[in-house]
Amino acid sequence: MTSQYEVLTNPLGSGLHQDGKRLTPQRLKVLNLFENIGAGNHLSAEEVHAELLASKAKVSLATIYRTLRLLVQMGFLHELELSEGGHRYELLSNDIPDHHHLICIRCGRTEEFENDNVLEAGRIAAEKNGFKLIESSLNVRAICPSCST
Amino acid sequence: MTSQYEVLTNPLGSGLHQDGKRLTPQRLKVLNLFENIGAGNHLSAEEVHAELLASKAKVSLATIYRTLRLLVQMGFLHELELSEGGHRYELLSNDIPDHHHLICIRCGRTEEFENDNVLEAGRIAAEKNGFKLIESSLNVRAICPSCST
DNA sequence: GTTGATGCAAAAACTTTGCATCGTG
DNA sequence: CACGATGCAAAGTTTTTGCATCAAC
Repeated sequence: MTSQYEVLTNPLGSGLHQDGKRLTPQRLKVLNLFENIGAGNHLSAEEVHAELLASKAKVSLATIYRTLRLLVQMGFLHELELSEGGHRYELLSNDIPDHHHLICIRCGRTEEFENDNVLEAGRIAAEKNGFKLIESSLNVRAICPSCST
Repeated sequence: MTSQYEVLTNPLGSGLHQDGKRLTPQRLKVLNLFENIGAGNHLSAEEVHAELLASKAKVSLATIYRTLRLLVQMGFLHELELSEGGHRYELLSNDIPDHHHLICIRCGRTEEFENDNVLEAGRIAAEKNGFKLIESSLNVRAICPSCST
């Protein structure tokens, strides 16, 4: 859709090499997993670990934690704030439009949606403050039909 | 000192009694703390515990965890997952306008802003899906001037 | 009086870290 | 061939739970 994520262009080449960071098989595997699993999927560290083991890629849990933190700080992944029990992550990429979450505060059910006005608001806020935009996401907390009885 | 009591009785009285939930001194104390500490403050469970102990209110950590979860599910508190190491909570109230965060993914610096279009987007998304809206917050991830070198 | 809530302590879940070794750049 | 990254296991945090007791309704 858009190409607003300058930071993400040429990800593996320029991104992972900044600050003397190294491109390792483990990091590639984690990133590939997120790419293959698609947008809309929210994985915990434990799940990333399980997925990699299932695909015969042996990466330690400790490395996964270290890698997830790194990828978040580099802008490749987004740490979500919608679940109970542990953090979850999702891929950010040029190919995936920014999307937003409608979250039920009772059962945790989530629906995704897109909205250009929201993205525009994020763009403006970043620009006003001299920040370089990476991504915007709106969290709408609400109560779903099944929980509102 | 009388006013703070009134503020608390109203929401808890109507909210807490649904589903046979009970209004206990412990729950009042937790909500009271959030009321007094103000809107922009983000407390962890551990900090809530410490604050209550400091004010001579003895509430166990286990109860604080149970209470925080309850208050989130009832829409009185908002659970933030932006910080490393544990969840943080902030008060939601009609007196406080929904606000949004511009967050530097490198250093964590944040700027707050408001935007009516964003709130409208949240309202529409909730309505479309049959959810009952509680609150919307936009997180804009970006890189701040000092970190973009 | 019922039944939900609390406190305590133990357990579980989640995340980080020290250190020897490995491998990218 | 230096220095960042990894794996492992141990330690550190954070959160949940079982159970007896207590108290709100």
